[in-house]
Amino acid sequence: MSGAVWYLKQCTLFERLSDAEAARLNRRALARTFRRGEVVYSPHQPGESVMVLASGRIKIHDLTLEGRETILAFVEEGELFGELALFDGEARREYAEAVEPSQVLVLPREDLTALLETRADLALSVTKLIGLRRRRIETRLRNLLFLSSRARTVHILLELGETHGDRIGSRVELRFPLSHQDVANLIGVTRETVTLALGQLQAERLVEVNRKRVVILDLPRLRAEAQAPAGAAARPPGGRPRPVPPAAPR
Amino acid sequence: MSGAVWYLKQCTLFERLSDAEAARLNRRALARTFRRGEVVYSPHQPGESVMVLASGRIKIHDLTLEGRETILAFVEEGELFGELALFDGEARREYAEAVEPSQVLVLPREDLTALLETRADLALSVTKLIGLRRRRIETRLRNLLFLSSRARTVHILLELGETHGDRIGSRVELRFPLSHQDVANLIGVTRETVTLALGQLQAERLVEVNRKRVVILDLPRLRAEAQAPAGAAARPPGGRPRPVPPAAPR
DNA sequence: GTGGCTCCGTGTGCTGGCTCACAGTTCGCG
DNA sequence: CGCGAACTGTGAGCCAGCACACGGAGCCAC
Repeated sequence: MSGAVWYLKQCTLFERLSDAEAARLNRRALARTFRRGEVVYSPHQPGESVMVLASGRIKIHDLTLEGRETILAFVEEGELFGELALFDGEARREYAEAVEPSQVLVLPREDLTALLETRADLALSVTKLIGLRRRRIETRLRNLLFLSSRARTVHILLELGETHGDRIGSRVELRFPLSHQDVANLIGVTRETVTLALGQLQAERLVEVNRKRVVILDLPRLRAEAQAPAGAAARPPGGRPRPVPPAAPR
Repeated sequence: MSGAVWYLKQCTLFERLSDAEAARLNRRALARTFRRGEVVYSPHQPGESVMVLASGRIKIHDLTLEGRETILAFVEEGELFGELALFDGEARREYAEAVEPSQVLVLPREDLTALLETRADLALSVTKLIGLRRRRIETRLRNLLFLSSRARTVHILLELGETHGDRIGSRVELRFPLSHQDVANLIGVTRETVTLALGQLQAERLVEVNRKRVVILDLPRLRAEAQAPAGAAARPPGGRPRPVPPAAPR
């Protein structure tokens, strides 16, 4: 109980709740634990609740019948997820899966909407959150349409660095392990292609990847690389200055 | 004045405003008109306002330096747009361009947030709107990652049919003209590829495209086509039953 | 009506990234 | 402490969709 109240307030969204409000919401909440690999929710389930991750890590993703996967996002402790259920009971469209042992606080949709009706400031914060995530998706879409696999790799590393990295000087270390396959599923290319791209980037001393441990070595230079229309250094004089194209399935 | 109030209430979001609220908001609003091709807002401008389209049609899109375009959405009369400015003053990331002569009501961000603070029900509606559009983008992302150019063409036609089409029996007519290039920019392929795909679909009597006039002839069949893992009819026995891959840039 | 413009159709290469197929390496775990 | 599973690296061949390059057809404006 009091433990769950604690979790609620961990989430920056709810830290401004009064004790009474928190307790009230909490009374209706359900705490669940998941083991690595377990599914928190999946498509076609009605979205009857919104979740807060108390501990662990969650992957929001999507699967085709053929087994191809797209990762939409990773969720870290204290973050809200499954929030699109808020405004309608519509079915989920994606999976949420625990990639580490996780504790999740399940908030029934009605109770949360009721709360938001009375606390317009919170409603605005939630809107802000949904909007931020929408921006991120829009950026991913753009990148997918416009950039080569290499450039997309660079961009996703920068994004992950910002949202899930710890910065130390010009270095950024990702807080959790990330396989080549994960990167591939984030940017929509095959694992082999990622291996290649990361290999290059490593050779250029922009990043360091060691068995799922990813470190951006030189953030400014990597950022510059992301801006560059094609690529500056180490380009054979006769090289093509063209942009480049996207990826494909299975 | 009273004209603008009228526009405000045209927008379903605001139809529930009291006359006093509408008038108050309206006093702070600015009505602007744009000619075909004029830019309503563009990237790097601070997002200091949210807009309502009173009349005309707007294209929300994005351009690279090299001139490649992605269309994110079309806006029709009565719809809200530029709404991501709501929660922070962050710069815009995309263009809004009038594709027909248009009248736009410009609502300063502060006034709208102030209103939403007092009307929690409206705040929830706005959240809902942003969330719906986010879902749409997520679907586009999925399609881009998983589907062939043909399948993506089918999907975009279905989406446009739902959001901007008039249904008559099993037919759906798009309310505005749409060139092959437009479709290409919506799904991230070249114009030639779209010509090909639409040609096929036309040969199969699923759609009819006549000089920017797009009509879905048989909605149920087109839907079935969208579901189909590969494609049912008219497939050479030796044909490959595989999925298929995406597109590429300029 | 004739010049110009935007749109549509088609054909001919070319290539980035995919598929398939292994080999080596590290890690968790019984 | 050894074995299987998951992860990383590399290579050969293939193909969907791109780039480029026209030809013709509706459309407006003068």
